[in-house]
Amino acid sequence: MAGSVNKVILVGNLGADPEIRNLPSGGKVVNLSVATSENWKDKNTGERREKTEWHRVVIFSEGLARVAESYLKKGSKVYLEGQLQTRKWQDQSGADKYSTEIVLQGFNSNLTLLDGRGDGEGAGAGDSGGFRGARDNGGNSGGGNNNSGGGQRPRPSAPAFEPGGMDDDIPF
Amino acid sequence: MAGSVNKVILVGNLGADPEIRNLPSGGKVVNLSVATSENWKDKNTGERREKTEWHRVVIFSEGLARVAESYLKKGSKVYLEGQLQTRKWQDQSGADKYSTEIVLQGFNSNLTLLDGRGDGEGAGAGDSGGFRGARDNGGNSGGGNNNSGGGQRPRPSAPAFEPGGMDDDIPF
Amino acid sequence: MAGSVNKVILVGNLGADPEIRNLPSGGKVVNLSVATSENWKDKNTGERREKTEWHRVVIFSEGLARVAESYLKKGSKVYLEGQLQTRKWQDQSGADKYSTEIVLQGFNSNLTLLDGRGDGEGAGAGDSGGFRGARDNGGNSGGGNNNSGGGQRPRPSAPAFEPGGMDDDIPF
Amino acid sequence: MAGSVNKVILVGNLGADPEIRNLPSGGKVVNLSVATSENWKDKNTGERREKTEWHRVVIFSEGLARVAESYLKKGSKVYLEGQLQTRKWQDQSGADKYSTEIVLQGFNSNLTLLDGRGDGEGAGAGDSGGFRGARDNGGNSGGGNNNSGGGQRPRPSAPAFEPGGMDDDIPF
DNA sequence: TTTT
DNA sequence: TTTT
Repeated sequence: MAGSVNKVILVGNLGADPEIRNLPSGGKVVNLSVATSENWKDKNTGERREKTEWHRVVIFSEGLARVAESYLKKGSKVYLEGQLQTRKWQDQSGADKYSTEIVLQGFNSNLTLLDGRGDGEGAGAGDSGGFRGARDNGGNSGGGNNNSGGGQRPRPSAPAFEPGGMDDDIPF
Repeated sequence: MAGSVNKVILVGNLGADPEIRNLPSGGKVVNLSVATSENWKDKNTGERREKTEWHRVVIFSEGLARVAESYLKKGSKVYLEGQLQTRKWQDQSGADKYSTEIVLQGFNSNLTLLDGRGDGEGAGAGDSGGFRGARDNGGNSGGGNNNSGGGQRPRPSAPAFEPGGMDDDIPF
Repeated sequence: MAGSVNKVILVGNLGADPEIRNLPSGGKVVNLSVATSENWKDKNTGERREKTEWHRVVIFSEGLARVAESYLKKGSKVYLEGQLQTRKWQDQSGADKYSTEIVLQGFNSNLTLLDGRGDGEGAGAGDSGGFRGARDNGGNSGGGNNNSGGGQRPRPSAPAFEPGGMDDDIPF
Repeated sequence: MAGSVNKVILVGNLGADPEIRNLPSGGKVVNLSVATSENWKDKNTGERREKTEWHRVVIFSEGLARVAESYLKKGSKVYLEGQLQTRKWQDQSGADKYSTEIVLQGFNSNLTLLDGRGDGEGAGAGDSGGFRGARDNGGNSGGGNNNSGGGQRPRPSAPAFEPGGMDDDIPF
């Protein structure tokens, strides 16, 4: 289709440490559970209410995955940009399940830590020392080995994301 | 939580006419099915590939619901802003299901037709005459009486900025 | 024009305390100076470089102006959404000048404090107690009486979605 | 600074054909003039009003520049994402001038044509045949020759953008 | 002028 | 199910 846009922007906090999975291919996928909440005062009762929304975030971008692994932890506040993607899978009983995730992959993905500093002064020895935001440069940032020639934008063969890392018949 | 943001921005096409549901309360809820797609050339095979993502959009805002009902139809291209929300429900067998939707409701929601012209075909005569984008004003658009003086949007003295370089038959 | 969008999203720090101007009309306008910066390593020299961009933000929305006045100060980190606007003015010599600003006014504006907590230090006693983000409701937030029934934001039956995986002492 | 975001999202129409400038370095820079407009009904007078805002867009990204050159023309409707940047320059009299532009360069830039089709059925013979959106992959998309080793993110030495292409003491 |  |  000529001209479509699929963009999610979140500012929220991690509900847990990042989950890192190493792929057979050598790659790395990071899952985040991010909470956003809203506060409002009920117009009728006058009481203050809060509603929290949990978002499952999947980082395929190597560069951003490394950043997440190195600098994010439970409670971290992040700004992120990704795309909505709904994935179909089967639970143990073979029933179809759908899970909607925010995918950080390729262009127009972004992940920025909004907390203090990465993980403190001495963190991140070496060159990339100190996290100060990161952007994907096409799935291959960082000198990583993407093997097999690329497939720069969408992932070549939609690597399966096996649910089960959290309760297994909850969408994430 | 102090400071969170939950925003989705889509530009896509409706896969079907809007579904309108009238609530017992007299309100109205509109559901849209919006497609976004990506095209890329496989780096390995060189073949062109396309992937379409379908998004379920739910409009609670009265003003935007009316706009959707009046101006959108199967095939329409729209720009929209809303929030991600995952809803839990039970299927006939009582099994828990989760559904993630893009909710247009209250502040920071937006719905803009990108197709031809909204005011075409005689629609929307009179006051709201001609759809040219719509924004929610807090769940109260439509019947609400906000009448309290003051041009609402642009600031009173909003100085025109006219570079003058533009020919006058530009279609906007 | 049918269908246009003009949106700026910034996450940055205030370079100075907010400047408040009281209008003859009784209204209030707040100006912010917001810095965003980028860091990168020069590919040629290998040295680390930084570039800071300063943004002039003008808040016409009453509700957001009050928030800015109450909770923001030099150094505060904010998330904000507004619109680009270029204003023409004359300097003392009568020469034309143009100034581009990010205007927070009316719909689709947002201002959220990303620092510590808004409600700290005793600020914001009473009803609006505790800043936890704010959105414009159409130029009428604050003094307006919108009282017409209905919890405004989340839909009535907004089902809680609690994956349960989260420890309960998470700071959000 | 840890964690800042500088993002502009526009949907608007080109007021003129793209201006292409070839740089001594062999690169290419494209300038767009994009109009966004708002319509509203004055709360006091009841009359319908419209305000158009003109945006100067500068495309440094090679890939997006090529796209703009090939598919955009006066009247085209586009979706674009870029960054705000204010540039200082001197007019003929040596007076300081400032110009704020939306820069498409490097990561997190996007340019998507929302009009019908690229430039018609048979356009764009060969591989990239038919414009269907484009994203920057870091300043070097397209196999272009960026010479001199790169400088991937911000431009190494802020290539001067000589005003004058339009009236010369208007900021764009 | 901020922030790291 | 859209669109190109």
